[in-house]
Amino acid sequence: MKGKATSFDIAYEAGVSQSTVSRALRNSPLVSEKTKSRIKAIAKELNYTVDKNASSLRSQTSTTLALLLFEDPTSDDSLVNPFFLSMLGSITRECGLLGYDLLVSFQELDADWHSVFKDSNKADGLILLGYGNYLDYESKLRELVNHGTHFVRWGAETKSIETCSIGCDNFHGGFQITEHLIKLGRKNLAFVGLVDDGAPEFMARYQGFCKALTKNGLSTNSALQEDAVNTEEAGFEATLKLLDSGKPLDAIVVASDLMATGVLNALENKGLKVPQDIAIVGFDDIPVARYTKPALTTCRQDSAAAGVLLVDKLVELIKGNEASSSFMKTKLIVRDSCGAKL
Amino acid sequence: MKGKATSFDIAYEAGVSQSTVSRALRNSPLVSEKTKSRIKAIAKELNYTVDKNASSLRSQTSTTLALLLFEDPTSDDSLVNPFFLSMLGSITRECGLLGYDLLVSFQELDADWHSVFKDSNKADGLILLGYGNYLDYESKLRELVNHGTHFVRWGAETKSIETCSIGCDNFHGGFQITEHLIKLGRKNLAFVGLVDDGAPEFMARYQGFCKALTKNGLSTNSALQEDAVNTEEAGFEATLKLLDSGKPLDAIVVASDLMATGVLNALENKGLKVPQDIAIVGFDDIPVARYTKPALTTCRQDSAAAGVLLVDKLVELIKGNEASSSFMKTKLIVRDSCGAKL
DNA sequence: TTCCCTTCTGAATACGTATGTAATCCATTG
DNA sequence: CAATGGATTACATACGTATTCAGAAGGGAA
Repeated sequence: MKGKATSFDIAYEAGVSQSTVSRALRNSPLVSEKTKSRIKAIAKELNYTVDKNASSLRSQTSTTLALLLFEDPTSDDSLVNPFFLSMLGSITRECGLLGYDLLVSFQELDADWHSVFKDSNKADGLILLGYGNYLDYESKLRELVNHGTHFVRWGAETKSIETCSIGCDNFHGGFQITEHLIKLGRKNLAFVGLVDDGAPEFMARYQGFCKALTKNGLSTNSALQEDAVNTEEAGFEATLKLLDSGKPLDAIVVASDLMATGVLNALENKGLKVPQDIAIVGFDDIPVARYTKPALTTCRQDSAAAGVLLVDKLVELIKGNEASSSFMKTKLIVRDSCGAKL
Repeated sequence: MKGKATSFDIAYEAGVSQSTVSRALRNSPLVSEKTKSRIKAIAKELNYTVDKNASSLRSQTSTTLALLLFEDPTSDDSLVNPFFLSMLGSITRECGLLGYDLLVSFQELDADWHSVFKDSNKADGLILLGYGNYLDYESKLRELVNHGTHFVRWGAETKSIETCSIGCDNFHGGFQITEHLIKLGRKNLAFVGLVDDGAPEFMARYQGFCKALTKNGLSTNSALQEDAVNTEEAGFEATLKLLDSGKPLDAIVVASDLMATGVLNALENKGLKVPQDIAIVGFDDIPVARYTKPALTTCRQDSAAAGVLLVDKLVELIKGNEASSSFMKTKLIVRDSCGAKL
């Protein structure tokens, strides 16, 4: 036998036709159990594996999902947002469980990724992961919808299109961590993170922050908010600006753990004690959150559950079923940076 | 136009044959520039994309690489070794740069992953990532070699087969961090990590550790070594055992940062100060290493460079060229846990 | 027996592309 | 003018599988 075995080789060995082999291996009820087991035995003996390309071409379905990771445009070239990275594990595993292959690729938000996967039949569906500029983004999502491409997204609900999104309740999460600080007696709270239409997740967290303030009789002092993109450095810089303003400040709500690490560094550089002088809370519960000094109080998004959900919903869509958006509750993780344990 | 555009549609529009379209889009010199540009324009207009499956089937090449991640059999279900995760970024990027798709999948070391990708034509080559039990592993590698499957591995060189491996100089790294501790005046050093034929990377680090001891006139006291699999918990447990032994101890060389986080926790639980009472060094420089308390002195493996190298070498192999193994120098990263900054 | 019905198998074809081989065109040359 | 040859293009086929349709074999009922 030269080269790899094909279904014809098995057919020859078994003395049947290629079509019978194909049916037998796919467990078609049209084939008798006897011939099925005979064919399967021969297939095993010949180390036969179905040719993925031929199979996909013929059946027009690839049993492959594509995971598109959008990088923060500002981030270091070698860095992947740790929060998304932690989702990768459960996505991969769930794909395996459901019999799908997973294609992973990084994409620039502004590239024409939306057209690449449309007709190439590389994948049956797309998982979109990443925060991004939603203005341009939504128009691309619309193209996908128009084209009938199946996809699911991590993130906030889109305003103008109905898509299947998995996310967490960012508003409630923002509220949760902020009220936690207030109940610990903090009165002068600041928010670090991009407050902008293009970043709805952060926006929602900010709105939760504001809600907690007003509900507890604190004024929403607009000066105590500092924009920052989602990197450690931006958190660092934003903190310096806050401190420079000279306004009273005893707590900072940071819109992501990644930024929060930068915030902690900045405060340490300035000789301020966390949480004694200033309390800090983050968002995401990325792996490093347990290890910062002090350990970061944060708002956990269950990334493992999210990954599973993304895959499951996408597969439902591919099967032609409905799949609704779903937003998970966040969980307050109390560690040392908020001062609760003082 | 119903459904997706095919090369026949373009051919019809352009008034040429399908073969000319195929050649034009692949920039064959057989097609005149004039028709080429005409065809390309039409292709663009029709939003044409080459069907991946048909193309791969015909050309018997998928321009896809498969990344196989082997989990530590003991690890938490949802956890991926952070060191390998950090390699993923550069692997993905390099694949994109070279025009390859990347298929990612988790595999149990003892499953028959080696046969799944062989003949299915899912991928042109394999990247194997993970520490593992090398006894069983090597026999599977041999099967791959016999079958002519292209693959590269991260890890130590294999003893019985010649494969293209990318790794770091674990022996030198182990030597480096150990001598660093000795030069800081530590005399009673322990090693935490699996010392076993099945884990050659850790074994090499241990041998480097021993070499540093003997070179500096310290005896290799075999009692001061404690096996531990590559998890935080195992590092924790191993440390308790070391302390229970009651032997003098002022420094621990931990074979991975992941374990080292557990070691630090254990010492803190026991009320021991790092680095004053006991100095710690780790290995890998995973992201959390900067954030532990105290920040972990460790031995950096350049995971980004490794990822690029893995992809490049694999592509060379696929092209039919030779690709040699390559072992990178490690770099000592001095932080606070070793006591150099006291 | 005949006829039909069930159960299984085979022949033929399509999926969409890439490529070896043959054909055409056009200009040049002896 | 015929022949040659270079430059393009067209034709035909193969990649390996999944599925439609048609056919064969066997059994039971009338």
